[in-house]
Amino acid sequence: MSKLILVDGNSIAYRAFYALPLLTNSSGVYTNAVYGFAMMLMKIIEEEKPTHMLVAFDAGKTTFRHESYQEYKGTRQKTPGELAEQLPLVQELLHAFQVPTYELANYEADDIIGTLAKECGPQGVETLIVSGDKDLLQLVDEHVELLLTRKGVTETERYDVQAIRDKYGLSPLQIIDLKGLMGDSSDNIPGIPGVGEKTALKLLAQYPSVEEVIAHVDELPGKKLQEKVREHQEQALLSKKLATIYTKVPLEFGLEALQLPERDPERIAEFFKKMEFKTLLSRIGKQDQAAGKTGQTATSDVTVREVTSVSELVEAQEIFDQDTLALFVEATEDNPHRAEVIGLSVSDGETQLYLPYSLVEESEFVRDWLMDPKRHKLVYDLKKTQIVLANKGIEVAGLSFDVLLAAYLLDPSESQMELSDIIARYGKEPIPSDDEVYGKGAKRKVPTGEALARHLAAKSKAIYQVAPTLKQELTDTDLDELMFGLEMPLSSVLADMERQGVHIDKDRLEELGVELKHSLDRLEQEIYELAGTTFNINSHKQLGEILFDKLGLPVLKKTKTGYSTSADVLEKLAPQHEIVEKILHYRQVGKLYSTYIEGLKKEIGPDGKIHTRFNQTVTATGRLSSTEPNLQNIPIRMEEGRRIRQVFIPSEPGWHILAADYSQIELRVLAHIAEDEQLQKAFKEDKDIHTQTAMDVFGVAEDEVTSLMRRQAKAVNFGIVYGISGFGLARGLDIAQKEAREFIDRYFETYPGVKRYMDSIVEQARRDGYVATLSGRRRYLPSINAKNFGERSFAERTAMNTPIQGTAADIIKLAMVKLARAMKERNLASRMLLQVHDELIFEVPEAELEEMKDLVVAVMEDALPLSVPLKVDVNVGETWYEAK
DNA sequence: TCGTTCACG
DNA sequence: ACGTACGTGAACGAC
Repeated sequence: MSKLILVDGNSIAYRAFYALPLLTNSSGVYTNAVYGFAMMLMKIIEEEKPTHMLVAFDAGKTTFRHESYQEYKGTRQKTPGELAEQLPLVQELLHAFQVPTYELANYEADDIIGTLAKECGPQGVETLIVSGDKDLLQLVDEHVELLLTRKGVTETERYDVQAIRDKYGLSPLQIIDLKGLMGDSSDNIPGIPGVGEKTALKLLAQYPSVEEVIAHVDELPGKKLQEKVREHQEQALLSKKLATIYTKVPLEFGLEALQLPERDPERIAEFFKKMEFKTLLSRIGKQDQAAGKTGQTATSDVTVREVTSVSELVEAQEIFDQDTLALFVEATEDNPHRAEVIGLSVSDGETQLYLPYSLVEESEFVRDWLMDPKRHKLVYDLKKTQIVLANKGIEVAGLSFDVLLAAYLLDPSESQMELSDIIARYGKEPIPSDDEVYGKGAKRKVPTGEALARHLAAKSKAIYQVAPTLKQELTDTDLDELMFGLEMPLSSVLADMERQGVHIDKDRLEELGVELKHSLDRLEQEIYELAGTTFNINSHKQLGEILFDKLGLPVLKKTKTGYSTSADVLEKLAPQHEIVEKILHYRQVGKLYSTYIEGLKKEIGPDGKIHTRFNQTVTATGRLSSTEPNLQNIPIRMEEGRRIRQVFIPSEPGWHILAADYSQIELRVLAHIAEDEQLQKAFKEDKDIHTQTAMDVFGVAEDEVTSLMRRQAKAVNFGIVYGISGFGLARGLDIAQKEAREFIDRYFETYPGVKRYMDSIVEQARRDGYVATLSGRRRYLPSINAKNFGERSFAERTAMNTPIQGTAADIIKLAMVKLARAMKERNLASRMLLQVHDELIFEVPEAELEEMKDLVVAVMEDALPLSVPLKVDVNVGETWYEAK
């Protein structure tokens, strides 16, 4: 059967352009739109396997629509030059893929697509339209579906008739009426002023078309609305006409002309090479080889010498004479605390050696080389390398560059951090990914012999080749200090913390588990009784049916998949039925039991300790994250959960847990970078900041601040740090949006410096494409100029929040590095165990308690001097629970 | 594998 | 009128 794909070329090019940062290739040609277009094209062809295809473009400036409405698309900004110059390249791309393209004077791409869709559908051709423009929803019917780009280029949403009905409650053709009523600012279609999507949908639910709405104008709710409709009815009808896609374009070709020939990889490769699209190039190669049944990225040009005996090693050992080698240590699993070392490879860029670990054990020479600080090693994942070797008694030294950390600093938003991805991103010769070689999930199996040696050799060679590029990039973007002065030393500190681990009181954990289990069983029975039936309380679906269908409670909020049963909804429903409170409590206890009791139990090692992993290359802001288990979200807010902290105890008898936390670090950072005198004053005088904000915002004296006022001021302070919005604050405080906006206005009047900062940081993000922390850590914000409101607003809030959250992260990281050094210098036995974003946890022998308290406070407070003081509180106890 | 919920800062 | 609070990870059910 035939399958036709129709692509709205301009729309996809626009999407690609705004979704990706302004890339250029080495000759200075902008390529981001072409790149995005290519990604989308490859994905569509791969996933949909069309037999026929056409990419339609808009031709020229005017269309037949301008005859009836001259201002059509009048507000649209001119295509930016950086995009315009890429459009011919997009054409070239399509030629390389041998995909037909078409444009016709006087018509838009929509019209061409519409005509073909309506013509081919009835012939039994399955048709899929690809666009970023919701207007095309009107073309959907039983033969035609629409793939709408959502975020980026490759994230899409698929619409058929039912999906449109589910989302809008409209038939595809009513999309035109929707636009007639609400207009479309991007096309300068007026609609009826004051009518937006919400009102329009409400109207269409009752009167199915613009004409019907006009005919029943007297029955519409609200005098104002009636007036508006009467006054602008002509305009609404015109808008509808403009929004209607013309499906009778005189085309001189039929379906046959759109047949997709078998693709020509060489032609495509040639184009990608010219554009310098290394990743895509390797993907083409991969697919072709897959067809040729090897299924793997080629590594044929890597030469590797597999060394299996000491005598062979002696022959090969001269490579170790060099100052700098790349080193890759392979382990049996991701988690270094449970992993065994398999073997290692080294590379000088030309020669690669592979040594199985058994040989490393035998060879004192290699162990000495590993521990020699003067022998520089370039690695991927310094922390893991250090941990797996340390577990073998090898204190590796001379790790002088980490490719993983470098790639993270250069773009912390990038989620693909595997070595093969980094290599591809920086245009080096591709290597296979671990998944390709080892297999995925349950099928993962590390090969032996030749295949393993080759893969590891490819990795160390890749490290050797990409390291200089990354180093240069770090220097060029002023990130080198952050790399060598902060993240690399921190990696070692984290390695020690992880290896040290936290001791767990198993008996107490067991005890708490039994207690919670009883509580859970009791609640379960009570809920079944109140519901009159048994069901799975953990299933949102079943719970929703009980609450809203069976018990008839009002539906306050819905999710994509059904009723929302989240805590904030349930709290509102609690007064209406006693079951609700039980469910809330059941959820709370259930969470404690499964995540914290059972979850932690699973992670206790043979040494009675938990060794979390602090991930240094995950967050976009520079914070750490913690996994297996996550020890950064152990309960504290509710007493019932807080008791979990009783199981975290010192690993030596007579020692203590010491916890030190920064007080209000983010607001202090804000006071500093915003240079707001009023806010700085509050901190210099060490005021309770939420009370102070309440006094300033409400204009009352300290003793007049009510607890409500303080609570609201606190929420405003939170909101400010998150990148304030009226809606967000309204939700946080459960008040009207208007009221929330007034709070914000008053806040900005009180702290004008903060207002100036918020404006200027967004402005700066628009100009530079990124924001930075106080130490220069960057985060790129490509959607800051997006057309889509939601996407753009998100980027704006991120621009406001990231320098604050990120600077706080810089500060505590710096404190950790300095503290680790100071503790070593003073020969202290105390150990740093955990970091939880604004606090550090230690275990400390009795004799060191006083010294440690002073030292920790001093180093943390002075880690990075600001224009306001940093304040650190310390607490000591026999468990983490008591150190509060 | 995705969506929802909820634990933390 | 638009549609969100910032940053994470784990468990669970549904598909």
